[in-house]
Amino acid sequence: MHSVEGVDGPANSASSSSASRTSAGTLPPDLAASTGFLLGKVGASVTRRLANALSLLGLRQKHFAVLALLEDSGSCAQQSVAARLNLDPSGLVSVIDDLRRRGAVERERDPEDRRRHTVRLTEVGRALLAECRELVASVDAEWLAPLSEEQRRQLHAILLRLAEADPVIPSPRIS
Amino acid sequence: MHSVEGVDGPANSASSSSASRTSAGTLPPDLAASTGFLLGKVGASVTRRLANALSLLGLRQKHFAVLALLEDSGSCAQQSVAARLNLDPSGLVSVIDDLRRRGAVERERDPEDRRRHTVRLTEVGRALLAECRELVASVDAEWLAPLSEEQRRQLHAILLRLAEADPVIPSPRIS
DNA sequence: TATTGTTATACTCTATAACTATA
DNA sequence: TATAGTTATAGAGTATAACAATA
Repeated sequence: MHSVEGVDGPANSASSSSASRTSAGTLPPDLAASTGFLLGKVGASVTRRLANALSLLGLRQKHFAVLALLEDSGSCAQQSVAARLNLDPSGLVSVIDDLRRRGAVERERDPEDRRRHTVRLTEVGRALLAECRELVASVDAEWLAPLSEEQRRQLHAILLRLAEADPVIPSPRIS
Repeated sequence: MHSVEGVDGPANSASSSSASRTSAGTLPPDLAASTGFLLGKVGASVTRRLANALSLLGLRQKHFAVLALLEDSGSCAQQSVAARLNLDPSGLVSVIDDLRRRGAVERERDPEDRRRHTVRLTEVGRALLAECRELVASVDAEWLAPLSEEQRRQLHAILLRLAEADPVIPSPRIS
């Protein structure tokens, strides 16, 4: 018994009568029983899809996040961008460099405190953000397809709740 | 505005009326609007918690997964373990080595095909798995706390559905 | 020649910390 | 001395490919 994989024979579009052997169906009970384990797996998969889609624009999630933040809150010192997105200031540098190279953001020194670099979204950046938004929405639509309308609403509400309660643990290892 | 973190003050159990500013509350609308983005973030956070908990046993998720699989399906050739868990055979080696060093699994050559190494769970491994299970359950209970009983059921059902539909995209880059 | 398991290599991502320029 | 930003370095994690033993 070597090949359980129909590989590319997806003839049966059937959902899941009994033991349909889509790869995930083989998860041992202990793993399928843990909501956290499942969430981690599905989350990683979705993140991969998102990354893949954004790569079409030559961007990664961080770029999207920065663009979205800047549109939301206008000009920002780099430090506060990092703080609000819970990511390392050092890691932010290359992201902003990338965006600047594409003309998506502009950077100027803050006259009041010349140590600060204020970052601002340009029109190009706004347009780029719009592209991202569209792309992300289409990715969401794709992987959410197996769910009912109601389930999608439930999931979104649940995730908002969880994100809200989470200290977000950006990178510093926990306890 | 440095501290937006109410940290553990989840006083308002309200769903999402306006702009409650727990760290995640600062997420720009575009990000909070994407279920995928949220799922990725929350998934990463949970994965971190899980990893942190399992590290108390000196294990990682992969170890847990292998133990769970072996209990579920008995002896297995390494290759089929890798296949069923959708992970790289080469990456599996060190995991099984670790488990073997702790006496959690035993490995013998398959007499019928001496290329195969059959892996089997020991009593020690069964006990270790039980510890993992308990640990994982407690982590789940912790981060699921903000949700109602019904929401937890909803989330689990939704994740199972999504995992089922996902080709699981283990590592090979998509498309 | 194909397959199982293993080892070794390279690549990505991220975290730490060292450095500069301002204050 | 402390802070904003930057650069450089090291580490974990993972994927690829080369390898040995067996079929």
